[in-house]
Amino acid sequence: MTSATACAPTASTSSTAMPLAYRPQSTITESPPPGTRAVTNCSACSLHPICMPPHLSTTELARLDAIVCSTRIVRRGETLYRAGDKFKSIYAVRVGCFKTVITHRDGHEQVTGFHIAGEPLGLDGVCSDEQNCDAIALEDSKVCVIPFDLLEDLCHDVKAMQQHVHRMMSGEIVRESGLMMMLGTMTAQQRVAAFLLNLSKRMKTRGYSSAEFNLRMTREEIGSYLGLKLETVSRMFSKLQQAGVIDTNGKQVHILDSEKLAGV
Amino acid sequence: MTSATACAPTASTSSTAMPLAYRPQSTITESPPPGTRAVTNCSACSLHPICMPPHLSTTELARLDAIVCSTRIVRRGETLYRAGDKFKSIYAVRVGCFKTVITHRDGHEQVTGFHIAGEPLGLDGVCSDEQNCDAIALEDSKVCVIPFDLLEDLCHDVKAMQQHVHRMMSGEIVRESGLMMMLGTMTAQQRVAAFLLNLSKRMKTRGYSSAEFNLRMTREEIGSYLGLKLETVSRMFSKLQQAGVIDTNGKQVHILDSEKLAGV
DNA sequence: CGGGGCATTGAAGAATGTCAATGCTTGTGG
DNA sequence: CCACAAGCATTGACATTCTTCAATGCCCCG
Repeated sequence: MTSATACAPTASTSSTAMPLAYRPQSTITESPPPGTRAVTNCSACSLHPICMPPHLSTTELARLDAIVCSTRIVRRGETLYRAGDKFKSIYAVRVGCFKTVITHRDGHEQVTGFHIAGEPLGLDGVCSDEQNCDAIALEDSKVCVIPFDLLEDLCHDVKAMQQHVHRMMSGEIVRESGLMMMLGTMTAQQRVAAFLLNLSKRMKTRGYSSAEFNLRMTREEIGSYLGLKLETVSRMFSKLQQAGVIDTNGKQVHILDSEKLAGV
Repeated sequence: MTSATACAPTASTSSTAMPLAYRPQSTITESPPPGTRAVTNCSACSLHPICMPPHLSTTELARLDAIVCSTRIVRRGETLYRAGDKFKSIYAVRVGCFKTVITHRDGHEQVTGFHIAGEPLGLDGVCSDEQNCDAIALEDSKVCVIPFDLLEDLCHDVKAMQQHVHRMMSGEIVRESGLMMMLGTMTAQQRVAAFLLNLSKRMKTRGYSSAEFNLRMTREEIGSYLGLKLETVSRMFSKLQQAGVIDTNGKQVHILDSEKLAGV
C-alpha cells in the first residue's frame, strides 16, 4: 500500500475497525492502483484455477477477461457493498479477507461468513436484486468485479461457465448448511475447533500453510459467526491450548494436532 | 380427491390447510400411480407462478413442459433421494412436505430444512454432482422431477429461465443465512416463534391460512432444525400458549397474535 | 507514557440440556 | 371391539453449558 490515489469507493466509512489493533496487516502493494481500478486478467491470474472453470478456450478466456475488467481496492474496515445496495456484480476476493454481516432491524449484527482470497462474494444478492448483507474488509484487500448481467450473458454462450456459476452458488448453499449444522449441534469447543479446521483447509487450498496462520478477525467476530460470546471463544482457545492441540498468541494460530482438533 | 385427470395440482392432499389434526396424513390418491410416474404440465399447474418464472411464451412453456415430464410419488417416511446419490435432477414439491437431513460421519443427524408445496428441492446437489442430504417425505407427497442438465439447456435459450434458476439458488442461500442468524443469535423461544412465523408466511404464499395449520413434523424434527432439544421445543410451545400468543394441540397450531409472536 | 481496542480470566446467574415419569393417540392383533 | 404396544408430547427436577458482569493485562498508537 501507499498508493495515494483516491477513488477508494466505499471509502473510509465503517471506520470503526480502523484502529489497526495489533500489527499492521496491510500489504497490498499493487503497482497500478491509480483509481482502485486496474486492468485485470483472469487468464493470467494465479487464482484462476480456484475461482473460474477449467478448460476454457482462448476465445472464452478472452471474453472472461473482457467481463472481469476491473478490480477494486478495499481498505481495512471499509465496505465493499452494503445491504440494500443495488445488486449488480459479484466479486472474487483476490487479495485479503472480508467478513459479511447481516444487520437485524433491531440493530443486532451477525457475521455470516469470512471470505479469503480465491473465494466468491456477493452471490446472495442474486435473488433479490439487492445485497442483503454488508461486506467489510478485515485487512487491505482487492477484489475482481464481475458484473452479473455480463456474466449471465457469458453463461449463455459458454456452458462451462454456466455450470461453474451454478456450482459456486450451490457451493454457497452447502457451505451454509455446514455452518448451520455447527450452530445447531455443536458445543462451544467443537465450534471453535471446526472453525479453525475449516480455515486451515481453505488456507491449504490456496497454497498457504494449513498449520500456522494469522486470524484476521477478532474474537468477537468469530463469536458472532459461531453463535458464541467473545469470552466463550477466548476460553475455548485457552482450553484447546492447554490441551496441547493448538498454540495461540493473540491472532497467531498454530495447529499442533489437527486430528485431535477434529476429534474434540 | 377424485379428479381422475392427473395434474390436479395442489389438489386435496397438501391437506395442510385442512385441520385434519392428528388424523391420517396420507391422501395422495393419484389416478395413475402405476409407476409413480405421470405426465406433468407446468403450463397448467397452479403452482406455476410460484415455482417458475412469469411471462414465458407459449413456446417456452412447451419446452418447460417437455423437460418437467415426470412426477414422482413419495410416501410418508420414504426418501426422495439420499446423500451420495448422483445428482441429476432438482425437484419441485407439488403436494406434501419434505424434510432434508444431513448425517454426520458420527451418525449424528440434523434437519436442514422443511419444504412444502411450491418449493424447490435438491439445489444443494448442483455443486458436487451428488446429493449431500437426504430428502424424506413427512407425508405422502408428490414432486415434479426436473433433470438439471435439460434445465441448463433451457436456461441457455431462455434468459428468464436462467435468471429464475439463479434466483432460486440465491434464494436458498438467503434462506439459510436467515436460519444461521436464528441459530446464532436467538433464544429458544425466539427460534420457535420465528419458525412458526416463517411457516405461516410460506403457507400464506400458497394460499393456505396463515393463522391455522398443521405441522407435519415432530417436536424432535423441529428441535433438530432449530438447534434445540425436543423437550425445549415442547416447553416453548407451552409457554407461547400460556402467553396467549398461539393455541396448540399437538401438531395443530393456531396463531392468535402474530405481532406478539414476532415481538417475542 | 497514557489511551483504546482486544484478549484473558474469574465468579455468579440464566438458559438449555438431561433424565425420568406420565399420558395421549394411533395402529395392530386377538 | 377391545387391549396393548409404540411413538410422540408434556412436564418436573436436576445438571451442565454458556452468558453476563467485572477486573486486569497486553500491545500498538498518538
